[in-house]
Amino acid sequence: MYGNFSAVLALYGGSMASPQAGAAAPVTPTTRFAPSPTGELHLGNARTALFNWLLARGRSGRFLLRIEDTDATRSRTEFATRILDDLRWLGLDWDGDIVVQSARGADYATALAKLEAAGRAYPCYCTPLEIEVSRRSQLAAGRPPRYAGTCRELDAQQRAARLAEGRQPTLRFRVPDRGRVAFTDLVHGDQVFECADIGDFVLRRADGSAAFFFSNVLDDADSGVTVVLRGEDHLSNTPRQLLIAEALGLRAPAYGHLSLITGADGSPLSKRLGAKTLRELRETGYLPIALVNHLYRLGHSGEAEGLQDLDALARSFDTTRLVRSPARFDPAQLESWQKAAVQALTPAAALEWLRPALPAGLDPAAAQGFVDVIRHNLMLPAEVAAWSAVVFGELPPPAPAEAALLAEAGPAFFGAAADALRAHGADWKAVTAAVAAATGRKGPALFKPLRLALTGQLQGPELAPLIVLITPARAIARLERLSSRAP
RNA sequence: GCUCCUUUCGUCUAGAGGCCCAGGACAUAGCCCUCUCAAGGCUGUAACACGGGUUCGAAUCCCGUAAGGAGCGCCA
Repeated sequence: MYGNFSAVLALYGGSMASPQAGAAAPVTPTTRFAPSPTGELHLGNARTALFNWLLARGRSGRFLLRIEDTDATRSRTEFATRILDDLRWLGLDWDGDIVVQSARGADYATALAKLEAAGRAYPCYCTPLEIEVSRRSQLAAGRPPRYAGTCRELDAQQRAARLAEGRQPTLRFRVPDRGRVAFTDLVHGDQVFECADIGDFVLRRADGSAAFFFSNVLDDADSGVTVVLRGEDHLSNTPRQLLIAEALGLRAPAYGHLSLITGADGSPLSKRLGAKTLRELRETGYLPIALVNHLYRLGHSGEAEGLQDLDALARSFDTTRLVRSPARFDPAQLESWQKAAVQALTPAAALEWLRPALPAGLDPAAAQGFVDVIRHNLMLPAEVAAWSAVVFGELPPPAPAEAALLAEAGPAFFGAAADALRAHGADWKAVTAAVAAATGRKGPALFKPLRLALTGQLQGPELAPLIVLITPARAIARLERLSSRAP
């Protein structure tokens, strides 16, 4: 069931765990999200976080957060802050204290020393340059670029000599020469890797800091993490982590490797292909619930129909419904969820959502009224500006096609409309009845020119509530301009 | 180069040998509703990468090929 259990079996020549594909995750799982603060959250990261959260929350488990900042040169606290903000914005909360790897040096040192004492790891004095040269020549010779084992069997004297040369050693894990590592991936089923295919890898860098493979495993074990859903790029490195866990006598979590999210052309998400960060999506006005619903269905086949809240998604989330193949990000799909999310907003929430895009100085009642009328025709706050102009500002001059339509209706029509508005005010039903009676027009022939004259557009929200917002006086002014009585 | 992962409508996916001449959602086309748009309802177009097997029968199992992706880092 747990990765290192079957790994141990395989290492010592035992039979593999029975090949039950799609092993179930523990009943009450402890999951985690462990970003490195070297950039902002994007769709892929966010989905990983979401899935781990969903799995934990759906089964009364725990969801932990860990900041993997072992790369001191690339990590920045401001990124960590933003990641936290993004998670909160999505609605993902975490249990307990956030573990920060840069504060765990002492624990790492202890475990590392244990591995070295047990002969499971050894100091390596090769320089980055030497490693690189070795890699290149192996690649050129058509061989896998693996650590050559130069420092594997050094005796004390040889080590002292290299130290004397001023070389700062790394600590490498001694991968067994033979045997294999087997585990059952939550998504991809049974996996088997030959130890011979795995080169000795670095556990501790020359500067003394712990490397990813190591700190990641140790932290998961120390935090009691039982299930890890992570990107598929980690799949073929999982054996290394299982080996470390086994050497340390730790229980490794069950791993599930999520297929990658790719761009529309199937290539990995890149900046060019619209790999928007969560912050960008948030700032353009995407609603978190829209994002969450879209992400839920990228790489997971949902029972859930329609827009669901996080709790409902958590109840239906199931690791056995995780999809193996990569998913392409389709903006149209996100937009569809965004529209649904906008429709589902309460009036107060809609006001809150649109507030940054509203004209300054509106009193609360006017703002709410405006939002109530236009919100069903919007997908993003940026679209508010056009309606602000219609309701509070000046109409742009009509385009040729629109001008033609206005000319077709004729000055007399707009004169009659202005009269009707003067007589009936904002009672739109009475106004249109009067215009119909005066001009003989009805249906589209009546409404199209009116809508165009009043809003400058051929489509939009219902005119009845719109006319209240525009106010009869301003509406009359717009009509007068088109009537024969215009000055 | 070696190892690993993946391949069903344009997109997300259902499908674990007969229930599938392949279902749903988004997108798209048309119709209804409607002054318009949005929303809603109805209908349509559209897919099992390719080639071999196994089987009475394969989208589903096996082998191969092709294509895409990942890993082999003192990056995570």
